[in-house]
Amino acid sequence: MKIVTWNVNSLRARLPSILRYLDEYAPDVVLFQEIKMLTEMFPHDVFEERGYSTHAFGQKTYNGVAIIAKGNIEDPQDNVPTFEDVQARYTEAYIDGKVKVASVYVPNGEDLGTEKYAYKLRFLEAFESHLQDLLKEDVPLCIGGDFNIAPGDADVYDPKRWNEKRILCSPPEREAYQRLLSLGYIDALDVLNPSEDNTPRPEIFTWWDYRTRGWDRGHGLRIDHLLLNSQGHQLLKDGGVHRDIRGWERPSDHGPVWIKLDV
DNA sequence: ATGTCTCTGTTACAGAGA
Repeated sequence: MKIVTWNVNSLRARLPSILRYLDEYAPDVVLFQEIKMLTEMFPHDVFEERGYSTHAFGQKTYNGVAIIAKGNIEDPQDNVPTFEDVQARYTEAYIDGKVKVASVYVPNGEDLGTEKYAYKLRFLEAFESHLQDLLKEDVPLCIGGDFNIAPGDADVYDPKRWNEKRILCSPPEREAYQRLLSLGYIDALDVLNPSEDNTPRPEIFTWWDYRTRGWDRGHGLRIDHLLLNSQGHQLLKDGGVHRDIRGWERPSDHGPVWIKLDV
């Protein structure tokens, strides 16, 4: 089973790329973020025509997450429980009763010290509590999404520039990320590509800023992740980032991150 | 490195968010 997480930065704008991606890479499950559309606007039919079942949790203009799967999407649940949020940032579901997947779009946080930064940290706190609850289930878990956190120096093209004073890299964000892992999850791409002495790993960067022409300059960060519980870890066979999609026409600023599970 | 892309509200751009 190939599982992909992909922040598409508007599913409507990206639909031609998404359909091409499905045709060329044939993923079994795709976890989308930033669909940027109302739930009722999700184009279920174009995915169903290609053999996918669907679940969307959207809102107007911003955010929004969705799941498509070759198997049956069962018992979908939207929102992080106990976290009051008007923004559509989380959904989870079982796939054929065999695995549970989640699609999360962690708040960006704008800049340190802002209200959006405080909201990001509150979101992560509630998310951590939920990930702990999920571990009670005896099922392989795959939590994928745009975490808007570069976990360490190996995950940025220039650690001197992307330092503790910058959003995506600040100690409170990185500590929150490590707490998620400490619950009992692995960062699949990190495990598959261990960093030698913290040197940057451009082959698994996932995001290149439009504004600084980051793709053209090779200025990327790794902020999209796939977390696995121990049952999921035992099934992990392979994984990577489909970076070439970032070079397609009208690309998202994020590339798809994929893993293969022996399911 | 205040730059680029996408959205909305309104119908050629400004403002928000990333």
